[in-house]
Amino acid sequence: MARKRITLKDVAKSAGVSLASASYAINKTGSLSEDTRAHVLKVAEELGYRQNLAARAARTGRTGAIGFVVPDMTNPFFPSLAQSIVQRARQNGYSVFVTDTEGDQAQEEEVIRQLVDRGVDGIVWFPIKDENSIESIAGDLPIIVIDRTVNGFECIQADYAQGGQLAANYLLASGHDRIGVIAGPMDVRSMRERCGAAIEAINRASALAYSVENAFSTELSGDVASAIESRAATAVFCGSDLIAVGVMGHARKLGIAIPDELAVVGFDDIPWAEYCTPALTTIELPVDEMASEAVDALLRKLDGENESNRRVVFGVCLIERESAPPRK
Amino acid sequence: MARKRITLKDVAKSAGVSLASASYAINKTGSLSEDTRAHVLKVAEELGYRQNLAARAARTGRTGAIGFVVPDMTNPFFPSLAQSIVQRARQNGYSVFVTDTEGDQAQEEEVIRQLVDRGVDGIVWFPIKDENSIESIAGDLPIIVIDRTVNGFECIQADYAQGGQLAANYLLASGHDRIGVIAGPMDVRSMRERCGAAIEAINRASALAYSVENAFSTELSGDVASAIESRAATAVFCGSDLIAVGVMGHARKLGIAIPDELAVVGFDDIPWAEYCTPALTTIELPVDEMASEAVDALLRKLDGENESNRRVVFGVCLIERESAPPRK
DNA sequence: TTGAAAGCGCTAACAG
DNA sequence: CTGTTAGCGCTTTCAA
Repeated sequence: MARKRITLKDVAKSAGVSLASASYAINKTGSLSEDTRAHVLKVAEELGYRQNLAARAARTGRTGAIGFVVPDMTNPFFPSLAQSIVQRARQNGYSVFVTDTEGDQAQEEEVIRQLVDRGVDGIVWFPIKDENSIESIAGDLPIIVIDRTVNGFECIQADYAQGGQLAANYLLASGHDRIGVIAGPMDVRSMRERCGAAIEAINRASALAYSVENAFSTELSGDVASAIESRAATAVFCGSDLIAVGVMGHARKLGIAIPDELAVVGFDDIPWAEYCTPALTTIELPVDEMASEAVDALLRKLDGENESNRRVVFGVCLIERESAPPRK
Repeated sequence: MARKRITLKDVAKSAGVSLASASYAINKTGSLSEDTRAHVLKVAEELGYRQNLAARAARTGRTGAIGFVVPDMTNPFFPSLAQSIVQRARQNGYSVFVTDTEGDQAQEEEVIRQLVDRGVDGIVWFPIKDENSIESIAGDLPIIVIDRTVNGFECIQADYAQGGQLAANYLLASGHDRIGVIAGPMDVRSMRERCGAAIEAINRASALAYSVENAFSTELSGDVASAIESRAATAVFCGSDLIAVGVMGHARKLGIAIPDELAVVGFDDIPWAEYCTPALTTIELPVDEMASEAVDALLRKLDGENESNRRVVFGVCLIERESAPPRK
């Protein structure tokens, strides 16, 4: 039957006021007598009036929508991040376009361009890399970066170095004197920070057994597999929980007992870290807070607060579980 | 510096044609000489023109955006679903508003209403329950339902009954003669189907040890915990992988060996099913295909194909892993 | 094949 | 306090 959608004009006519007054009433702008406002609101309600946000956007230049750009939704880091961002945005009347770039920088550019076309008011962005050249395509659109460090933008991060240090010191304190490090991709800064700090602490105690690199994956590279097989370490710090899971799996296959023969500490505290066997000792990031701060910072920018591009760093903490018990 | 955004008018002026011709050129509509079209396109390119989708939406009534509504993003089922939907939509020039309703039907209504206000062209919806009363608020907006069964809408589902049956028969064939069922919330139809089919098959062999219910969670209710402690079954079928993970954890705590003393089969094949210890034998759903079909069906509706509201059911299969090996 | 012009539904000066 | 009116940037008749 496609009952034609009620427009503001219908409301105005039906309420016997001008279009402007109707608009004022709906938006609580302008100055209107309480009576008129109430009356218009009542009529609107009765008619089942709903704003046409697209039309408003055309007029005001603001869509009330923001974009959220991530490299990969199946990254277990993502869902809680997305949830917090979407909720926080909604509380403030914003809707969120979520996009996945499949870890491809070309797609990333394309996606951001599309978001710009769509007229989003701003973007929360989890970039693939720290190096980027999107200032050009984003123009002066407010953008907040999460996790990575991109020049020229406000960056919301966790204290990765602190995390690496925490993990290393914990292992050291547990009596380990041959500790390996299995990093994630070292071309991302947050990974360099977490592993750099860990390695430094371990070196200071001259307990570094080896240091190898792996993708953000449970799939292990040959290097990493050999390192584990070498049994050169009694404990490893992994740059991400995904890697830690892969390591535990491989160790089991080799008959290396965790944590007795090999203690494992991860990074991120992804949701299933606690359901691994043994449950994964890891570094927890305050994901919710980071997400909320990202949205808040973005909204502040939208409101014209011209604060300089800060770098906000959240503290992290170590969650003790079974894969690396406190005392060896 | 806020370089003012280039409008179509700018392009038209700069190209020395009318606004209409510029529009025709950009949209490949109307009839325009190849020369003119090419020229306009070139000028647009040079000027860095980008369409203002919001303005176009105001005029055409179509925003090129769709909504994706889910009860809970942290449901491990979600990310791959979302990924496929977002990608598929993007391939077709659509952007996706993703929203989480926190498992609350009031919020669900609210969210859909908001999406309608935003003028989305359609919605892909993973409802909280099968019973709903949103026809009223959605009007005649095209909506495709995923997983649940809501009257009046096209529903994309997996063959849950087949899955339950597959699991039960597998366990039976493996020689189990006391099989328990730990269902998820039975007020959702897809759960009734999977567990109903399983129970029926098990009963046919008169091997049902018990049948209890749990939330969609790794957290186990008292009932369920007791059932496991009773050791009345040598195998269980769980209505969801999340529950299966909880069961395996609890069994371990009780010193019940999996799979030797208790074989476990889950449902959904969530990403970490294969990283559990032991790796979880489970029923796999073709999530990507379901997502793609949902988007395709939605786009078809947008293009006015008035096919009746079908119920599309995808086949499922059993993935053999370690928690329930083939031979007992 | 092209251009002039009328809006989409809404907001925001500006008058009264 | 309220109404008139001029657009936002774009699409789309309708004439030329």
